[in-house]
Amino acid sequence: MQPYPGLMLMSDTPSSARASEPRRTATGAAYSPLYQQIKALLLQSLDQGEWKPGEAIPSEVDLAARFQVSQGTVRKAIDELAAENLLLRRQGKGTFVATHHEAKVRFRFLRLAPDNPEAPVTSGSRILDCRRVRSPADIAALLQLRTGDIVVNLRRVLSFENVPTILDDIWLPGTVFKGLSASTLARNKGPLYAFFESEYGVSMVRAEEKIKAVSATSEQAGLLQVDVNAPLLQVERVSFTYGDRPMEVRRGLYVTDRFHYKNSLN
Amino acid sequence: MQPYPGLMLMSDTPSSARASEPRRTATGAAYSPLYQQIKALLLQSLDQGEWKPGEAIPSEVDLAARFQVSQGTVRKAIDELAAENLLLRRQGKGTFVATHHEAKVRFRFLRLAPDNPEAPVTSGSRILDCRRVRSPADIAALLQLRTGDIVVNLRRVLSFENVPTILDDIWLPGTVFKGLSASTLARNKGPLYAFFESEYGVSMVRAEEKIKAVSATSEQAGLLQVDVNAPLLQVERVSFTYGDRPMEVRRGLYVTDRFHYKNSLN
DNA sequence: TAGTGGTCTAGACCACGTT
DNA sequence: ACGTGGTCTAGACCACTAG
Repeated sequence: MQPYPGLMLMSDTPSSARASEPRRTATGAAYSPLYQQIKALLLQSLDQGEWKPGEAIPSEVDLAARFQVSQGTVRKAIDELAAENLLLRRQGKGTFVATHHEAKVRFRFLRLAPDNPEAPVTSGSRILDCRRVRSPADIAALLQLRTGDIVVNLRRVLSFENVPTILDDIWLPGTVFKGLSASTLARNKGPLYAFFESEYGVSMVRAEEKIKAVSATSEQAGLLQVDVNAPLLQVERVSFTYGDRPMEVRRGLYVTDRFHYKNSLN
Repeated sequence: MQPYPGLMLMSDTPSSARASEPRRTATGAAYSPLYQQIKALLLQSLDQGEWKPGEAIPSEVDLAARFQVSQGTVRKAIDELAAENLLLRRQGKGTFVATHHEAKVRFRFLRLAPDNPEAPVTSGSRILDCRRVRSPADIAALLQLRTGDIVVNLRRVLSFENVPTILDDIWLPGTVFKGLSASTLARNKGPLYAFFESEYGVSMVRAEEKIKAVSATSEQAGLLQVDVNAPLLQVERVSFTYGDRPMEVRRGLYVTDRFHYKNSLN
């Protein structure tokens, strides 16, 4: 059996190689360890939808055979992807593509937690509007689009225990989220990211947030049922799919009266 | 050479073992994989100060010989400690105990970043007061002390570019931080956690934060030079040393006018 | 040149889940 | 009984750092 095309080992240094022309790996990157090359190939398969969220990927021995490397090398590649929460290992069952369709993963990206954790939290979403508009400059920059490109702007209020708590202003690239409208959203029950996964094949994999304290404007105060100038947590999030491609900008205003934003440092 | 006392392998199941009496490992925990047992032993050595912050720990082969396991098993234990930022690997040099004495680690626990990152940030600390007092109930609970136990209460203002930006209210267990006073603190230049490391042998290893938006009281407004009722980010942090022992409670109020709290989700 | 961590392999066996 | 991921070992070799 011939080796997997493009893979190369550190020790594979053909005598014809010149230092001025660094070798390239299967995915076009400059040299990296074999397990990193395997990781990049797995990432590519995930991005291309070869294995869909919730599905199992091939077993380690199968992948080792496919890439013509040892099981330990595949294992190390999968280990890293599992550490980044792109894959989920389950002993005895297999390795699965991470998905937002799971109660336990519901709060993977929502870091707001009740101050008194014993209360069972019921939640609801109310769509304020959903329009296709030309992108303002700041949003375009964050989504790596051009100013004026079509984006979907979605606004909603999330309530916990029937108390309005989060006011979201969401921006999505219009070319990716084609049919998205208030009516399609109305049919959705679960988390928005799960909806994006099944309806548009977009998997949110990582996000970065910038947090400030602000005062509620009168419009915001009305929607969140708080006093004008009440302190609110402003959370600006950029979410990324595979390959660090930005796919969502979200500006959230959180009422932190009975909730707090939870974070771990290490 | 005899095996390291207390270590046991999954396969070491003496025929006399009864299911009702689970075996114990070297550190007293119930059964766990060998590399986890090694990790616990390394943690114990770190906690006891066998290797101090900034120092190198023994090489992998030395540790493998010491514990009578393969290098790969030691490696996996060290890998986890490095992933948790307790150890730092440097190829060709060795593995080092993490320390807060380093410019690059200065912002490991401070997640406040300037909105315009190009500006070089100068910082300064002003101690408001440092007193030994009896612990209020909430602080005692977080520090796992009894209400009324002696704690050190330290208040300070941090400025960036000479603009007051953070008002900190810090609580420390009095039995650990014995000589701490405003005068000893005055001699300290660098980060507080580096000071705690060298002066009291306390290494902060992990922290949890709860964040809310609040309105400035008149006292807070005066100290931070903002308007009364200005929105502030309230950050309540509990920091832990080795073994998840809480060693500090810190209530910070951040002015997020030109700064933001930065976070990554994955 | 010697010592350190980093990569890669091959094989044995264990724990878990399903059939 | 079988297939999955998880642990553990032993050995070879590479890359980096230092004397």
